[in-house]
Amino acid sequence: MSTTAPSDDIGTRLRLVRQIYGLTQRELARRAGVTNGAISLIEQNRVSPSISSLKKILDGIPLSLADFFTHNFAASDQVFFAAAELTEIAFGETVSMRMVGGNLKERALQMLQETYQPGADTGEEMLRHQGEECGIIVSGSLTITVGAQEKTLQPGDAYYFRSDIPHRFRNPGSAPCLLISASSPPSF
Amino acid sequence: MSTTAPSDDIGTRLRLVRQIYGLTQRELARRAGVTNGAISLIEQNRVSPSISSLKKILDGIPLSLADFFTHNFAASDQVFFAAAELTEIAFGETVSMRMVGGNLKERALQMLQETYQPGADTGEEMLRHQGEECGIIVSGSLTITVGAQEKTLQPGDAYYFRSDIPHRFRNPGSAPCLLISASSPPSF
DNA sequence: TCCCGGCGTTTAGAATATTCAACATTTTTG
DNA sequence: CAAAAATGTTGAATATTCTAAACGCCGGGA
Repeated sequence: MSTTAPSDDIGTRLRLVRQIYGLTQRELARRAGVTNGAISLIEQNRVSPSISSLKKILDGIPLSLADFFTHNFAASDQVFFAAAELTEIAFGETVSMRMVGGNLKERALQMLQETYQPGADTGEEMLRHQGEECGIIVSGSLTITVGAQEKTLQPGDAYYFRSDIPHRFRNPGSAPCLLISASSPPSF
Repeated sequence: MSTTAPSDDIGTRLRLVRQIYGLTQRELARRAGVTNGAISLIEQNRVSPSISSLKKILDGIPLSLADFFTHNFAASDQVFFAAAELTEIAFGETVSMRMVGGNLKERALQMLQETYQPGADTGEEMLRHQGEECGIIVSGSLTITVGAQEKTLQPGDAYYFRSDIPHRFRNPGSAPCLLISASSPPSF
């Protein structure tokens, strides 16, 4: 039991959340069934809202009280990443990955652009870790083994499995294979 | 972004937390700098407290707003396990284990063997630290106080609680007490 | 340019939360 | 058992929040 307490500055916090969701005070007030004035006062920290009011307001976003107090919204303010900003990771000569948002904290999700050179193989001893992962083949082809199942995927094909099922990726073709994958929680 | 929202019943929730921590309305009010009447009204859901009031009250426990809204306190209310309640686990013919709180989530513990001589007492000022701990009495007996709950455990009995709830161990008997305990994260 | 619409802010009054003090009940103690 | 202490609840007075309606500001068309 030790969730790091975010700022006690409820007003700034609410304003930030509201703006992240692209809402005006009036629009949020309308959805929440409160007045825009109330939201204004709260965001200026001129009043400390009642739980019932705050809940009504968050319902209009919508966002739970738990999420409101738990999440670090300031940390998720970078939405767009230029290709050059992706973090480059290499595994040997044949496998490389480019990670989205490698600098962000408290990620619940990880997205990778993966490249498998011809002959690349994550190995006989199958990978296993917590979470789930999925992906779509962009170009080339890739043979994926998940538990007892094995299939060679072509561009446009996709996969989705629980990461604790042993899995293995191989490129049997003569061209590089490019795929986009996502996993939760991040494995590194 | 989807922490499961605990009950919106703030009053019941506050009362439960307060009682888990072994505090009276008046004692909590004194620590928090509010009146006992206010806490009474909040716990009956006759008013919806302001964030500032709720924060002051939780500071008196202490507990962060994030933890208050995030954690499921009802789920961790089983503190004592009778010997017969321990989960029996067998590995083949030769290895078996008896697991404490096998139904609880997020366990990450390290075990210790502790000996309490007759009269031993961790003291009136109750211990509080991060993490969780559990243990099984091997021989002798031990009186354990956790928040508002107190029980004298006999060999085979066990305990499991969050370490930030004030706790105290005493050996009131005439024989040494031996127990196997585990804590997380390691405190030394 | 002037007007219009939307934005966040402000103010007075209605609604709600909190305090203070007393009450009824239970628990402790001699 | 009675007295005393402690607990949670309640009513009247006070303090705070919320609403409703206005304000000032800014940007985008006629």
